[in-house]
Amino acid sequence: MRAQLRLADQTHRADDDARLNEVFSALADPIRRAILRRLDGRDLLVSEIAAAFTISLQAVSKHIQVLVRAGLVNQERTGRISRCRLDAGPIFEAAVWLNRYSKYWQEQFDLLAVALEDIAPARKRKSPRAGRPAPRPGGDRRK
Amino acid sequence: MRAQLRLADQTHRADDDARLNEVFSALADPIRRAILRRLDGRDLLVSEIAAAFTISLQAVSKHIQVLVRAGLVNQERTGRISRCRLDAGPIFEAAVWLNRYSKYWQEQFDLLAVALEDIAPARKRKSPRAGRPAPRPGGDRRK
DNA sequence: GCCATAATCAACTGTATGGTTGATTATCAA
DNA sequence: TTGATAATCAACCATACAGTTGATTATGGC
Repeated sequence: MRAQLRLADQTHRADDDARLNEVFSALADPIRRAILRRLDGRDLLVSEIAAAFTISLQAVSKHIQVLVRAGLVNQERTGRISRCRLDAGPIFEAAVWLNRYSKYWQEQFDLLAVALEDIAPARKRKSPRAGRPAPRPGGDRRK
Repeated sequence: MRAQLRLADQTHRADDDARLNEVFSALADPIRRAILRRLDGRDLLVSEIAAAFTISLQAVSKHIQVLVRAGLVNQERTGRISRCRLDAGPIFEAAVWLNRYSKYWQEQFDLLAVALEDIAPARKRKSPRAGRPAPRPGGDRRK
């Protein structure tokens, strides 16, 4: 949760920019958003995801690849099956961007962050989600 | 800030879906994000915005039209000039979506909201931003 | 080994998008 | 009235993208 403490950081890396392109354009498709929704809380196989849609399995596979490239989904292949897992880290980065560029929302968000700092200093640091590693806002960047 | 209190609302309208398509795909372009950044805090003419970029004014005008269609920018034309103003409402809707579908971040967000409710009940209600009406999470929807 | 299954790869199609240049509209100033 | 300016419209081009169908790879069960 360190990123929450750096909300006022206005540095602008070209790296982040490229990542934001991928994340926002990944989120711009309703099918991909539906895939993310289905992956929330449980991991699924490609075929399990595809069963929910009318388009071909190949098309769904391509959508998943887009989500993987954006860092929103991790795919772990064991044998012939490929298990898909949500990674909320880049989404948090996107949310930070949304809140950062707008002074109004930044004020609100900063205020909220300070409030959390004050009344719940213990909870904000450790093991926020059971059974799954906490999403790392800047981590797992490949290439 | 009422929308923050309804984060757990899982209703899914096709209307919102179309809006999210437009908002996220508008945000997926680095030039459009740069335009929004420049519009944060001050209104600008199309030509003033275009001066900051190397692409043609026509291209910038098209980018602005995309932002207008997504509801992120309001354009008020007086005479031959056209003043562009940021509207953060749809961005808040997008942020809500980002936080809603992920249980983890929803927990964090709800916790923050409760914290705000507890320690700053007065500040959260009035005049959050000087010189400009506060963005309305659901408001200003045209058509 | 044999075959069904899970998933990706490959090639192709139609459409959307981002950019260009050139023309057009409308307004302001002289 | 004439001309410069602000902005959009229009046509065009290249590329990217979402979808299809068909082939391929690799694994698991019998």
